Amino acid sequence: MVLQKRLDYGFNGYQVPAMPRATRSARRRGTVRKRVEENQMCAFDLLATVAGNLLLEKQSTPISSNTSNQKDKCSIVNQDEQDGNKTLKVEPCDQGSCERNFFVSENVSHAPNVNHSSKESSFPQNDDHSGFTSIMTTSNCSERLVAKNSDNGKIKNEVGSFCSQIEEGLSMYRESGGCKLEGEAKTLVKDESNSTGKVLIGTVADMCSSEYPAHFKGKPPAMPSSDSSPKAPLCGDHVPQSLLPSHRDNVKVVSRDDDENSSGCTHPSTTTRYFKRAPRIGDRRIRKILASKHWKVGSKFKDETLSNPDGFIKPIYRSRKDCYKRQRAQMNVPFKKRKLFNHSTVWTSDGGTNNHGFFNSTEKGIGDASESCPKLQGGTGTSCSVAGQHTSFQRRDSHVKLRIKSFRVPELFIEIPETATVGSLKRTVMEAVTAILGGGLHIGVLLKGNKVRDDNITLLQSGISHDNQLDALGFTLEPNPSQSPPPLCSGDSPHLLPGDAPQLLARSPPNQDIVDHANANVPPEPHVASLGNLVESDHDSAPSPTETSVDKSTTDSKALVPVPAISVEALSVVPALRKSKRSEIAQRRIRRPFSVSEVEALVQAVEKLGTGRWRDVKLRAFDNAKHRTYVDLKDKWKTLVHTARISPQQRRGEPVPQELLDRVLCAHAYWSQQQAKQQLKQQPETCLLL
DNA sequence: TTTAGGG
DNA sequence: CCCTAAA
Repeated sequence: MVLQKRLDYGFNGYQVPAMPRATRSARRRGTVRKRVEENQMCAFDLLATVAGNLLLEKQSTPISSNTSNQKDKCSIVNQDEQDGNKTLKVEPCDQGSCERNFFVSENVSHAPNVNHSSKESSFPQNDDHSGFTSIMTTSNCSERLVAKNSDNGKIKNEVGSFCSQIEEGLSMYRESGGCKLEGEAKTLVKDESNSTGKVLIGTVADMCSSEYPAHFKGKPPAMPSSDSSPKAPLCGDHVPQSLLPSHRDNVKVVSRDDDENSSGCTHPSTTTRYFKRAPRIGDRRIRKILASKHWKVGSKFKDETLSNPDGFIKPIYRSRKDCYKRQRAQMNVPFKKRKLFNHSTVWTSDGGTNNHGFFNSTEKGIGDASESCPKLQGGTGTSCSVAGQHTSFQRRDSHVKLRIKSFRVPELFIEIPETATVGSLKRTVMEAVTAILGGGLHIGVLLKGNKVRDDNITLLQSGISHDNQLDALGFTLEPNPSQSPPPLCSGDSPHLLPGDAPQLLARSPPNQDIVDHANANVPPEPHVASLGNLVESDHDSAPSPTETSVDKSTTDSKALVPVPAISVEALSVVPALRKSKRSEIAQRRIRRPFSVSEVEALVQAVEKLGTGRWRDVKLRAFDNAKHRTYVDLKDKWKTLVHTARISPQQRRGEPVPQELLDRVLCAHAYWSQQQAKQQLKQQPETCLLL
């Protein structure tokens, strides 16, 4: 079934006072603060500011708050171990029972297991739980996230108290130029209604993410940099997990690359990846698709759709298939894209010309976030209820103050087998959402329903500072282009890398990104370009040509930005070119460096299972990370061993904690020895036989 | 399909 | 990461 829904996320953080923060983040990035003060802040700065806050809020909270609890957590952890990990074995929470796990994790897992205090930890000799223990921590976040209705009171500072308002419906579909999306959408729907298993989800509340254990000592998927923080030492080597459930949210939200990591954002992805998915077949079959109309615009697809008015299913199926194939094949990422992608990895903050840089800069800011991050308002969990608030601007001292109450998340398309459990559905949705959020968002600014594309004009120039315009201001969350390379095939799904939701396909019609409804003036479904950005890769320098696919249907859109023509053109042209260029050649998979958490998971699994059982390792520790094959894990282990043997100076990439490397060597030595023993045993036998 | 290794 | 031989 394909589920469509929209989620509204409420961000508490955007209170009026937020402005100062923004300024800070801007400073961090080296943006000229003065400009802001003088009301000279350009649109780009504004965007960056908003994005920065978003990230900050999401990530910082957890990091900063743990200190006091760390000890406690540790002790708790121990306790858990003693008590019996079995209880905790959250292993697969296939069934809807996830909630249970959830709780478990909540109570117990205040402290993520800090399992291995030392080498001894998870070797085979130790009992089995070790492995699982560490896996235990589940994120409660989902619950929280969605808790909007259930317990608002509880939610504090969560960035995203996600509201699960799901809007079904095709209402979202919009026509954009020659985009076939609409057609497709319809098709899907029909398909669903007819076909057996498709279900429309109404609300997702309590998504259970328990299945995804936040692995490892909770290193918060935070920034690597944070790891080194002084706090870490508290619990053994591990960074304390913040783990208060509430914090978890943050973590999760951030994760982006599950899919990986691919995204330039390293951290975010971590979270997602580790989710352990229940080994259910059904789950595996879940396909999430993030598709943008743009892609669809491609040639082939279009034709097909057109030609088969009747065969709803067929066209779709096919496209999906292709998508999968593609994914499997590692998505074809045009070189340019790749470049961008890589680029994004680097913290760049260029004038804001390109989104990537922007995004990155924002992320970078996260590090300081803990300190600078403002505490969200006291605490109440506001959640979605807030949605619909107005962004209010006040003009004071030439500063523009705004408050963003919520962002709308673009619709997500989810395909999941009928036999899948509710829990898996929840997880799936969570992954989709996480992928989007974690994938690196990019903020769009709407003024009176029109997208403000020029990042360099000042607020003053754009009219944003004018009181009369304030009401018409809107923000949109858009997938970060750098993160999701445009797939070649028309039906393709972009990768949301962030986490591991390699297969998540969120379909967000260009117009529907996540929009801040706050402004009454801005129609809820204005035009916003979202994924369109993907195409944009070709035009980096340009603010975002494609990005703007505006919804023709929308009333407002017609006004200022003549996007349709452009977007259509871009869409149709780009895909074609790519296609011709890349044809069918299997693309090399995108490089997805292992995060520290992943390494940790790998090490732990290998410690327990040994070096010759990669499939088991995969199942055990990376079952959820579809992009990590057992071969990948084996290769990674190989490199880890190598890395551990060379001098720190010679190592490259994200530094792997020495502690882990030590464990690698240990485990490697241990298993090598085991292997040798085995052989010795066998040899005598053979000799005897001979 | 998995392992194991070289590239 | 890819490619493959071998199991």
